[in-house]
Amino acid sequence: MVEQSPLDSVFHALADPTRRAMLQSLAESPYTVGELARPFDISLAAASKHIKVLERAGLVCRSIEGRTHVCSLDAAPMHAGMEWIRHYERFWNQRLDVLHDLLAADAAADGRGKGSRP
Amino acid sequence: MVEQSPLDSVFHALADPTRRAMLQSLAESPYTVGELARPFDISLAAASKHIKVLERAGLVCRSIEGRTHVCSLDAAPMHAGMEWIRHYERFWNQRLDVLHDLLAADAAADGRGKGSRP
DNA sequence: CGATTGTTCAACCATACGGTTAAATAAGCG
DNA sequence: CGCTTATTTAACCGTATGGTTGAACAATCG
Repeated sequence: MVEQSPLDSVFHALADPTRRAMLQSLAESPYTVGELARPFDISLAAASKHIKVLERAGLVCRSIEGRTHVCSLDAAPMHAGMEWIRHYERFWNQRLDVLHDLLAADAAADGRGKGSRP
Repeated sequence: MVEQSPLDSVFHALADPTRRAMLQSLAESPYTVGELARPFDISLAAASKHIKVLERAGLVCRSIEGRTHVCSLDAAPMHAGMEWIRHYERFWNQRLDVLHDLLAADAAADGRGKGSRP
């Protein structure tokens, strides 16, 4: 990937369930690489790669303490992602409105119509 | 990708700038495949693939009208993505608070200290 | 020092991605 | 019917992804 926009790397990082779960762990507290890897049935090397993807997206930063690498969450880059999505909020609200209208019309029809209420 | 969670496909769809731009076009109005492809320097086949990724994520739905395929936005699946991210909102707010505190402390130091104000 | 622990690096593998071109399909037009 | 237009499919290419294993590198411990 050429990764022009930071959104590219953020959304790409979030597109993997293992990485999302790692972020969820980090929301609780910082963890070492080993601790982050433990819940998953993957090798340490694989976990290391996932963490590197999260780092590249700026979602995780690492502080090397002795021989352990402590990873901590930096949610800031998610903000841009949320802002991007937020521009589309009106569309699903609109859709909910339509649904609401449909339900209302349905209820009205039920009330007026054959009276299927118990 | 095995694509277990809908979040996987949504975030994956959003991770590509071409696809995000397509969604932005569709926010304006529905467009045919050809119209969606035109702004980009890619083949129609490539555009078709992008649109299929968006469809798989449920972000675009297609109505075949004669020989043209009209694509329209369905932003609903973004909602889940935004909700997921929203759980981390407190972290960047917290970070902003820290920044705010730092700025405040700095300003106080400036006021008390060497008086660098003009 | 040597052994152990935590992590990365390197090589490799299978599959997916994003792109191409060329051919196939589908629908409107003369 | 044939020609054109709109789109997909198929085959392919180079690179990236997610995974493995085994070796290498650091740092701590005895």
